[in-house]
Amino acid sequence: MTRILITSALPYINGIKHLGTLAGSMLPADVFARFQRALGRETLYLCATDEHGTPTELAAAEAGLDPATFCAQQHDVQYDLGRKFGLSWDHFGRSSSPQNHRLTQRFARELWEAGFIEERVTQQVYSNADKRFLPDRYVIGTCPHCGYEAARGDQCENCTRVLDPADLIKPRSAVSGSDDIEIRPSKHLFLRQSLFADKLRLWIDGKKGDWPLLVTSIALKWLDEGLQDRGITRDLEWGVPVNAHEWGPNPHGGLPDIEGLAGKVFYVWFDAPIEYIGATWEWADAKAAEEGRAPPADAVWERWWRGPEAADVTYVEFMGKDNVPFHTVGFPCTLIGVNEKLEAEGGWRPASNSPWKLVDRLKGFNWLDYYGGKFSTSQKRGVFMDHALELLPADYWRWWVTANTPETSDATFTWEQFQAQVNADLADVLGNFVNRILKFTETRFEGVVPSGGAPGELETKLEADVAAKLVELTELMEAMEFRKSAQALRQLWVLGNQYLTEAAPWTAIKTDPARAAVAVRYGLNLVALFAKVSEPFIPFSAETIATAVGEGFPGRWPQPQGALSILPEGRAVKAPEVLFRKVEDAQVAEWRARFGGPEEA
RNA sequence: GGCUGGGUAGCUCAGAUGGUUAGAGCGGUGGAUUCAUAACCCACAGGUCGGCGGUUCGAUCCCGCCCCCAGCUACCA
Repeated sequence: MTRILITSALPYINGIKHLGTLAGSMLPADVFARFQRALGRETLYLCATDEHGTPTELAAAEAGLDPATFCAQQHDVQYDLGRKFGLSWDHFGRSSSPQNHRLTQRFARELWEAGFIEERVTQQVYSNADKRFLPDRYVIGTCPHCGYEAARGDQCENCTRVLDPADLIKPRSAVSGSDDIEIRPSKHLFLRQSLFADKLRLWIDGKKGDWPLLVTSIALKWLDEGLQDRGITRDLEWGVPVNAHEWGPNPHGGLPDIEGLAGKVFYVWFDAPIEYIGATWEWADAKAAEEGRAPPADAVWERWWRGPEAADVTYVEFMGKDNVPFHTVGFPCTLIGVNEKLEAEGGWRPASNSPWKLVDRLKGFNWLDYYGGKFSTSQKRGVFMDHALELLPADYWRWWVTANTPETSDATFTWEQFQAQVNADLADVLGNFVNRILKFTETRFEGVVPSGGAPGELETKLEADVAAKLVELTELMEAMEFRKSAQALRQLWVLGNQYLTEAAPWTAIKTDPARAAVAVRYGLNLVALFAKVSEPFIPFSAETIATAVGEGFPGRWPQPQGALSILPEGRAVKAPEVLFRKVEDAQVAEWRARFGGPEEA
């Protein structure tokens, strides 16, 4: 039996996410997870908050909180919103969890002892006023090339040139504005990614045609430009502490500079991907705690991650394009390095010394824009998860975002498109279909699935059409083609309306009640089918629809054969309240004014 | 600047490993229908496939140059 491990890129802890974050990782991952579960496959869908880094410390300070308290609060907010959007995480962890601390420190030690980490002294900008080291982009000053006065230390936004903080004229802190800054030497650890360039290229080349072009192109771009070693530590307070005192000698007999590394933490992009594994450990611990058991043995969660137990696991990652380098280069280097260390110690020994699994299928997405521009927290442009749910139920958003997933290029959200599409697809096509057939059943067939009559040509054609579309939809879902899957699902819904129009039970009932009974029975079975196949996309509505025809929820993904022989004759059914109320013009006008429309030229 | 992705109908997007009429949804127009949320169903109209040049019997697709949008460029995450 195939097991499916799914992770979506970890949302950063700092602030409530917008629709683009949903579109670019969390929602497609959820749609896929729900689909896999419906197929009956053992599925583990994990996510977590990504909590470390400079922006967290600054946001916490601004909120007047210490980072730990700030992150705990924000994690709960994000968890709550995710659940309200129907995200069916098996666990929503935290990169700051004790489990992730242990894993991150363990991996770092193994990489050091294998010789894959080395120490370097780097020059860092320190702000005396802020009492902290500043990342390059948190230093601003005048661009030496174009004279722009608010150039960042990594790049000038005005002339787009790449900069070094030392290039800036009149440099100052972006945090406090203070010019009391200095450059200090600081010892840091570097992951020797360059050693793995050939292996990575071989691995990525093998994924061509399987992974999206976007993903392999970005990965190869990094390799083509020459893979550099990467700093994996930072001078910050909040993070996973560098545990150099626990490390043994590297292959050259060298021991780490414990003093020089004191007070450092790992770089957020070193520990965040490890949290995919950490979240699995958290999941196992949480499950045990829930059932009143002691924390389980490592083997319980390692079976998802380490061979040979994980040989039947297909690991699928979802992320926006900004995350791709870290998942195709950084994290794989970590795991390959650790695996090589373990191998050198005498080969894989199951459960105690076996290799960590690398991603099998990596689905990367482009951006979802807002009227062709960026969603912006500071400018209050765009739709964020909390506001979205105040306006409309989650399924409206889930449907639109999935149907417009930015797969091959950036996509754009506009209120006008959103309104047109959800009204047409959800209210007019699906909602109205469910309503019309159930209302008719109530008025003319006493609210039960009617018996009698024999299927004719129309029904034969319908069954063939539905089976073909169902096969298409299933294949598209397996292929993680979300836009096309939504299109296929919509076409399936349309088949219902087409059939009803042709079968016209409201006409047949006047002369041939048995014929009308057949049409109504098929119509009701379509409703039952729609509940099953719509569940990954619009789970809340799908449950309402399933309940209306007396079906359990969630159901199994249907087979093409017998897809319209779900309901027993004589079963009572009941039309639900209006499934999807239409979005009104007045609402669109109001929301556009509130959340921003097209930017003035 | 370099690199990566994109530029296709009024809008949002598919697609074509080079070959008769380039597709879908929305929006528009017309028709049909009255079970249903003024819904559904059918049909029609709309495209120099970013520009210029090249290769070819044939280019929207391949090659070259150029323009535009977005991203990355390793200390934002």
